[in-house]
Amino acid sequence: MASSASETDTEAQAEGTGDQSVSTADFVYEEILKRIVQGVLREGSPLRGSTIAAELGVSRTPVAQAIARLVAEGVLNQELNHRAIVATGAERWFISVHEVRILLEPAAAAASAGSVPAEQLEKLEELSEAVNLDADSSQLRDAAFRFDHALHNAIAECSGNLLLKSIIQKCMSFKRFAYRVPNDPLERLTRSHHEHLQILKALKHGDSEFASSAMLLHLRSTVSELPDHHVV
Amino acid sequence: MASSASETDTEAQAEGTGDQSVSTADFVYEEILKRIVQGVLREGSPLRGSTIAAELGVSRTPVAQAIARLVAEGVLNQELNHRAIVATGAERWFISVHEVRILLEPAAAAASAGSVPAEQLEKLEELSEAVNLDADSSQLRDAAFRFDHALHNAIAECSGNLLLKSIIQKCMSFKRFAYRVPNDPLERLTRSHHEHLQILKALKHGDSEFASSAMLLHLRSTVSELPDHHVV
DNA sequence: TTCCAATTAAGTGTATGCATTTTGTGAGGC
DNA sequence: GCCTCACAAAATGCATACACTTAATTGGAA
Repeated sequence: MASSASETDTEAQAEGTGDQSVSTADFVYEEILKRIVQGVLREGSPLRGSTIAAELGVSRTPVAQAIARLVAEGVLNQELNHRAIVATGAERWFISVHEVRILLEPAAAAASAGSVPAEQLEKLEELSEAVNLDADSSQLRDAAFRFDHALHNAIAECSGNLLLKSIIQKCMSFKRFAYRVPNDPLERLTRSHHEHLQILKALKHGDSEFASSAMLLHLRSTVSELPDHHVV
Repeated sequence: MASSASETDTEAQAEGTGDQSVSTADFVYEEILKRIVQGVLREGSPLRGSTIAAELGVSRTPVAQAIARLVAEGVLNQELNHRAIVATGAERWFISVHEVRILLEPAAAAASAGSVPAEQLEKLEELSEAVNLDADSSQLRDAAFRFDHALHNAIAECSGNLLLKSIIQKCMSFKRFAYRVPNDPLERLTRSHHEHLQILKALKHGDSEFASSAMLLHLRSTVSELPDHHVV
């Protein structure tokens, strides 16, 4: 069971997330997803909850919750045997996410145009101004990341569609994993920021069509951020 | 525990689902969702897991799993207090689902055109022929329902996008709830079946564009099945 | 009377234990 | 030699128990 030799790091629940407010189930959820997209767990691999619990040094209860969530999201398939296996194509998860975003977010932006409360718009502009292109790389990336998330999440929020909102926000939450790429060209950040500003402007002016196009352009030009460029 | 006085019906876990293979967590999941879309649980209502467990006569473990899944799907929001509340707009859940389907399924159909294995196509045609328009209403509806599910799920399956697949299949699973409307005009069933046949033909011929248009038409014309016609 | 604080009640999250199902293995028969 | 059946090992799901957090109520003081 837990007598395996090479999991000294995985037990470090506290340092892994950094955030102490997340539950153990959240930690397990992220850990499993990380292993899948990193290729440690290949597609078709059966997932034994007790083993994972032992490896991570937690009980089986939060592991079961995490697996249930991953099954609900489609990353894992649950056979009739009640055993969860990694779904085929799970390591291309990020690509799937981005393709779905291309299908959904333009419509969400169109629906949100003009519907974003003034207070939220103000906050978004504040965040956009915080993206100081002269700041040092670390601060810049941090500010851009925050603005990015706030903008897309606000669009999801104001789309008026509950499922749309939750899907988009979940897609955004996955970006946290993809943000491991250290070779983030400054130029791309600048361009992306410019596109975000265009979208924000369209939201403010209530121009649905422009919001939709700007969002589509933004998402299509961000495709190259992904490891594989296999987008429809 | 289940000593409360007024829940003689809710304890009937076996009869509620009819299917004995589903887990307790699945049962609780459906029960909560049913209460939300039926308006028993209104938006903003806090969801006390222990109360639900007592009402349903099950332990808190499967309830926690069901709540985790509903939170992941966006039907429930989890506050920082770790208390789950019904998300705003949850009673319009079916409308949200249909709107998202309109955004996703045409693209999925286009991606699936020509990619559906011959074996699966055969099975779909078998199911389509089982929809005998001369049969009695009950059998007809049953066959149409099966063909409907099989077709849409096959498209989801063959889209090559894992997230797309899981979202569409989840949307289809929600149709089970909506199938309570008894006043299902036969004419609509016939039209819907015709549209399905068109889609199937496009899939077989590998005509992406036609598949996409046919799917869009199908979904738009099915809008009126919904209780409220508030589709974008 | 009103406000603040402390104690009490309720609820959530996680760990553990038990019953059931499933899988893997080995012996026996064809 | 191969297949089948049976038994054992393991894993899953659910229930209960415990620790901790959060909300509520009651008490006292201003």
